[in-house]
Amino acid sequence: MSVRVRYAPSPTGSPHVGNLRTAIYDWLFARKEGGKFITRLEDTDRDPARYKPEYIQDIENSLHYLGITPDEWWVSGGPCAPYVQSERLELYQHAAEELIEKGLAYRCYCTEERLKEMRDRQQRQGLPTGYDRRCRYLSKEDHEKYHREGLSSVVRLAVPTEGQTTYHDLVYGDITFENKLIDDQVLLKSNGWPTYHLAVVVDDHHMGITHVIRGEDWMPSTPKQILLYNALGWETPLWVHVPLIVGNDKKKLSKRHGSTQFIEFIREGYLPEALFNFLVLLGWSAGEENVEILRKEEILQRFSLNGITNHPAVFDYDKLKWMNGEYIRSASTERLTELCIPYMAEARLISGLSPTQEERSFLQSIMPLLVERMKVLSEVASLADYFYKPPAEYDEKGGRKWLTGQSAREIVSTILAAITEHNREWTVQAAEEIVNNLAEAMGCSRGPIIHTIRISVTGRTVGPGLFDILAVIGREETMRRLNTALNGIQD
RNA sequence: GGCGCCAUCGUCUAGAGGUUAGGACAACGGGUUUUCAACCCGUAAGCCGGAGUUCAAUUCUCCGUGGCGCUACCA
Repeated sequence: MSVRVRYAPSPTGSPHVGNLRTAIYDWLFARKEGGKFITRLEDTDRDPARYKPEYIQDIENSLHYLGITPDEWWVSGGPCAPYVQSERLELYQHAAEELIEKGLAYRCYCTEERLKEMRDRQQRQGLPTGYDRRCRYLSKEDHEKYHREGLSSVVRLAVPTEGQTTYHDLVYGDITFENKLIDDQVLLKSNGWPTYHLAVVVDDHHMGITHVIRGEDWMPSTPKQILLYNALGWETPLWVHVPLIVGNDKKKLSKRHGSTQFIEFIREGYLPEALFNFLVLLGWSAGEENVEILRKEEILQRFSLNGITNHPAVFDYDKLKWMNGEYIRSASTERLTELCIPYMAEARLISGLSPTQEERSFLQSIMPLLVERMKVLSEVASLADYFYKPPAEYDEKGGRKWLTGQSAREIVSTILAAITEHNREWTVQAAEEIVNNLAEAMGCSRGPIIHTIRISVTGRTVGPGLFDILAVIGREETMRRLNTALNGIQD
């Protein structure tokens, strides 16, 4: 049977890097096995506080960005359409009815208050919490009576009260749970919508899912779903739980650790190949080879479920940054230029998202000077601004050191004079020549001259090679900026 | 509380019943450079604890400890 795996996000949040990592595993496994990668929207939670339709766009964008377009999903359809749970409600309701008829599920009329009271009491007494199954043993007459009275009800699974449920996990091995400890799970909510457990089982079955790949936090609910498969008389898929991604405090990754939503990383300027590479490596390793920088194709070649680790992985923002820097440095200037346009436009350094040809080629020409110290694309504007406009202010320490006092005044005016005298072509070599001659004439090393010019022209103490900068900025503008610096020198 | 999972440098990980326990990020030191970055070289840093099995265990088993997850009409 050919492999079918699914990524099943819920539009109750913008997709998390952890979710996307399992989506990547899904995609890799499907590609590796010549199977299908399916994506299904699990939108059965309609609480307006959580459900936000705009997250659907985030899901689509994230998948596209990573280049792992599903073979079947709500965007392009497929043989098992619809791929949105809210459009499949009858399926779940039928399944629930069928279970009630077979006596494997039952209507429960217990109120929210009673359930809460019960839980509180259990907690106080140090007992395991769970539904006490009162409605499971209601007489037929009572059921009919409540039904006539129009009491609102949910449908619960009648979980076996003895025995064990064991399953084989492809990552974790054999896992066993005592049935008597498993709650009579709600299958259908009182509004007629399914809970996750029912919907996921029904859909995975009807969509022919062969491997359920999901986060380790789902392990405790696996036996509940297996019991459901059994009750429905369906064959279970293979289970593949993958370790959690955690923050530096080892707790489930969340906002307080830093960015967690995939689209935040897109916005910050992480390249798709860096994100793909980094995420795959959080919980998977190529084994003995143990290499770090791997392109999608190289990963695909090596990928296997066997390489998935079974312990949580701390999300290391530093390492991601390093990796992104690696990919930035290996990207072509043309591509980088295109990718940086949005950030340049946002900083108003260029006219907009569709810059003129001149703007584009200028950006491209300075890109090589920027790329060495760029870790994320969003840094580009702050790295490049002095190529576009004079410094608004000088670095405080640098200004104090190089642009203060009588000697600074002398140095700047000497430099200015030398540049004024220069009347040949203005190039990187010419700039260097001027500085060399100046150093000789002044009987000092190039250092102080270079530092003084750098701070005057860029406002910074760090950056690309000075002569490259001067060549780009041009003779006139260099002189203008030196003049401004000269006039601003305090004693 | 109950149930489940997990445990190699700070972090991601490789590893085998006998290894100088390997690599990468980060850190630190040095080189290069006009600065920063990049690059090169180097340093430091680890098998949670206790029993058992074995000639030998960090590796296998058990117990402990610790961490995490789940325990909803959320997924």
